[in-house]
Amino acid sequence: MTETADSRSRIERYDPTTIEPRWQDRWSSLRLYETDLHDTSRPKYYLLTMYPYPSGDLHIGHWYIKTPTDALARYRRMHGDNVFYPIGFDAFGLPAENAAIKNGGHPFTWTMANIENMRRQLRSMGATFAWESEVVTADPSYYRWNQWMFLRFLEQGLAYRAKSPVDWCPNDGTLAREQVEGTDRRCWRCGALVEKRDLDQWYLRTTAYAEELLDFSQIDWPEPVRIMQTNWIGRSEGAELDFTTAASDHHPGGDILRVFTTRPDTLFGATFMVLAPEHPLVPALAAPDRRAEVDAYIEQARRRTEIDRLSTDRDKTGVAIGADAINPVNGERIPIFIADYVLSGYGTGAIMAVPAHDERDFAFARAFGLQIRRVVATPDTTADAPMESAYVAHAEDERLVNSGPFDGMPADEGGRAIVAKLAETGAAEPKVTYRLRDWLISRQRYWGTPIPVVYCDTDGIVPVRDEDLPVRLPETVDYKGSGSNPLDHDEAFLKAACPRCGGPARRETDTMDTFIDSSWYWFRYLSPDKADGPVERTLADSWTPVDQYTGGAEHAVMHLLYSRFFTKAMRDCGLIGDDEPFRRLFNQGQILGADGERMSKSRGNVQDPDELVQRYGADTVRLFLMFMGPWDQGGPWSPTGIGGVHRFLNRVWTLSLDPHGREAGDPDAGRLPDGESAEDATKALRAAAHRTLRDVTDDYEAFHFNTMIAKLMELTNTLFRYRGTPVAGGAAWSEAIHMLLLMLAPAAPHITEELWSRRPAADGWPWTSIHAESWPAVDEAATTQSVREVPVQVNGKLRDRIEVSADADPATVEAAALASPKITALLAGRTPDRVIHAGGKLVNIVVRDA
RNA sequence: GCCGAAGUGGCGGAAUGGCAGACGCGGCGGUCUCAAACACCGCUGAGGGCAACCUCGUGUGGGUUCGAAUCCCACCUUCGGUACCA
Repeated sequence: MTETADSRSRIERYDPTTIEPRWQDRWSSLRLYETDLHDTSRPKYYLLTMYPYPSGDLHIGHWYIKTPTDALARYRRMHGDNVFYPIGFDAFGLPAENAAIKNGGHPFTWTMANIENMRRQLRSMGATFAWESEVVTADPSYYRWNQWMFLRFLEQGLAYRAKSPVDWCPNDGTLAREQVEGTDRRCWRCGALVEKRDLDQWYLRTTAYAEELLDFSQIDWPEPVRIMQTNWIGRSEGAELDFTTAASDHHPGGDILRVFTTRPDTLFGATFMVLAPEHPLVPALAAPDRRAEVDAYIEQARRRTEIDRLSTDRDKTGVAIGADAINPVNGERIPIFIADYVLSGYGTGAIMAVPAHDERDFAFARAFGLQIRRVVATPDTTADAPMESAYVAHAEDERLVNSGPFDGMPADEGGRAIVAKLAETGAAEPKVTYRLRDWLISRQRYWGTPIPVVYCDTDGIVPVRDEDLPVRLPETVDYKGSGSNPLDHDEAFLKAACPRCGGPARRETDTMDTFIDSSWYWFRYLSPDKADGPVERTLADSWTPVDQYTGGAEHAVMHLLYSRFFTKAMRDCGLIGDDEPFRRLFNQGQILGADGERMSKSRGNVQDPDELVQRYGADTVRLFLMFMGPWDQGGPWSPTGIGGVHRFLNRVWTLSLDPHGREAGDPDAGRLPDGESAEDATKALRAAAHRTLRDVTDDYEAFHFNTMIAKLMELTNTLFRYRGTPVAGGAAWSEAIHMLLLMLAPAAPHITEELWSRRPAADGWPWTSIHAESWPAVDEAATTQSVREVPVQVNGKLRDRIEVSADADPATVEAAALASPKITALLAGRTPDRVIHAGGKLVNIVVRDA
């Protein structure tokens, strides 16, 4: 037998299927990852990953989300932090009900089976979750506190009841947006035409915090998320102005019509008024001969989605209602329209239309042949110049025109003057409005937290007493084959005694939006079993805000804004002291199916992680998911390339266990590269290891896991060049291998633990887990080099590279660059006009064209 | 529609004002082997040239700069959100 064949058979094969379960058991029996929340000797680090929804579509996407976060938890522990890394399940929601309606059974059964499967998978990943802190939101011990906090919000005036329209199917009741299909808006289940129905529903007063929610000064969040939330809240400064209705044959007039405008300076340009079709004054104002057309338009508008209504692409529609309004500033009579581009929920549900200075009003005026009157002009336009489009820009030198006594004023000043003038008679006031709406939390569904109030004939709406919480969901559910709320016909649930008078009362059957559950769950992780309140205040004070939150960008606005709102509302109820929930946020991307669509069973594009784990082991799958690309990017799933990552782990295995083996196919095996001395080689090994450590540390901190792994691969390639040479197995070699294992440990915890445990006994150390080791320190001296290469450009094009000593000053570098034969030839005797030294990294020689 | 993001070799991607294509996949060539697989070593953006080397090249069109994948303007395409999916 040859030596190479011998060396190959000398070590055992890397077999993740035996290594991984063994270490998972060992870690769990050592209770390595339970967090002592009362330990204050180390800095705390609360690491939170968005808890999963236990859908039936278990797929690789769940691993993609959790794996890097687990690596981060391990990385922080190696820095000495007391890491709290909990997990739970967002267990209420629509898919469980859909499954129950379709297949029979109870949403609880379906959900719990999915949770059990998910727990198993998350364990097989080798993730270090603090399982004893687990929270399942569908458990009465959790949702009880949703109810309790709802009652506190009610006391604080933060919860209230109001009417609002829902999409309604006659067979299936209320529908979610994605349950309404097609442009003719039909029910996804039964195909019936969807109508709007006004229901009394519960709201939380998010708008009370609009101003505070615009302040991001206490948190370090990605800019796109801050921008999206800011735009979502949509603060506008302007004024409310009172128009009045004009007398006409069918109407005495004199009603106040309040509008909101951001441009009071353009009031003289208001040539018509537009009300939302839902505006309460419309029925009274509509002229008898217009009534049929108005009613038809209202009906049509109610069937449109908001996205559709706000589309600026669509041709403007509307109807004149046959009544006029009086402009408060000049007494002018202008016609009133209804149009669906005005929404009842924003501002006052009525606008003054100024076609000359608003694009939507301009389009509407064009479509209906209405007057367009310029009231703002720049020096190069005249007051009467015809307009081809609305003028909305703001210029320094613009002045009001056609505006009576306000002519000639700068627009801003004129606007303030107009508001001040009207304010004298109470017809105007400066006003800030927000696009943000209060949070509608009522859901006409079974599988959610019951809203804890009852309706009593004598006492009206009465909150359930704290001591009667939780209001439990009934254990049996009868969907009667439809999507309508089963609680509505569950007599045992409905029947209640009024907490105030003891008389007969009917229970509220609406349940809460599941976003309530996810708006405070990280507080509950700290004391999941606490029976006398939602949050253990002392633990919350020491552990929250969360240090790092990770989750998908699809939650950039709603979940994250609701969580910020809830934190502030809980603070104002005296439950906690935080102003913000999450100090740092990272949005990872989303793994799609190979077809580029979201993974789901129904699309048949689901990649099951179990298959991959069986074939390659969890470490390979973890590493591959981190190596695929930047974590904030995501993209379509493709297993192409997973073999390369597996090969990398095999190479780490070989290097660790068999440093003296030689590469069978390498003609240079066993020889130092390029006639390097042993001393050179030692230096090169140390330089490679410590530079890698410096870069890898930066990459972990910045969540650049793909390049982190690439750098570990490079180090592995370097080490392979020295395998079998005289330096292999020496001190520098061993140091490099130790560093490689430590750097890789957070990402590939099993193989590194195994190799760590097999270090030669000569090291003389008792076994300790690699995951309890400290992160290594960079030896700066080892990373320095004596020469550096400087690229030389001529007019920005790379023409040569020169080698200079590492400490060469710019003058020396420049002289060397100009002395290079290639450069001299290119310059052909011309003198450089400029020579640019880019921070010592590069030299650019600029010569004018000959 | 509106708000946010992305677009680079055959593929995933690296480089965020300074050497385009790190690292990996795939492909090609080689070594090892009785052979295959595995493993290992090397080459691999396009075009031209015997070669040294030259030209082109980061969605499209313009601009700023000594220098642009990177910054600015306009557009195209794809993805996320759009308030009852979570």
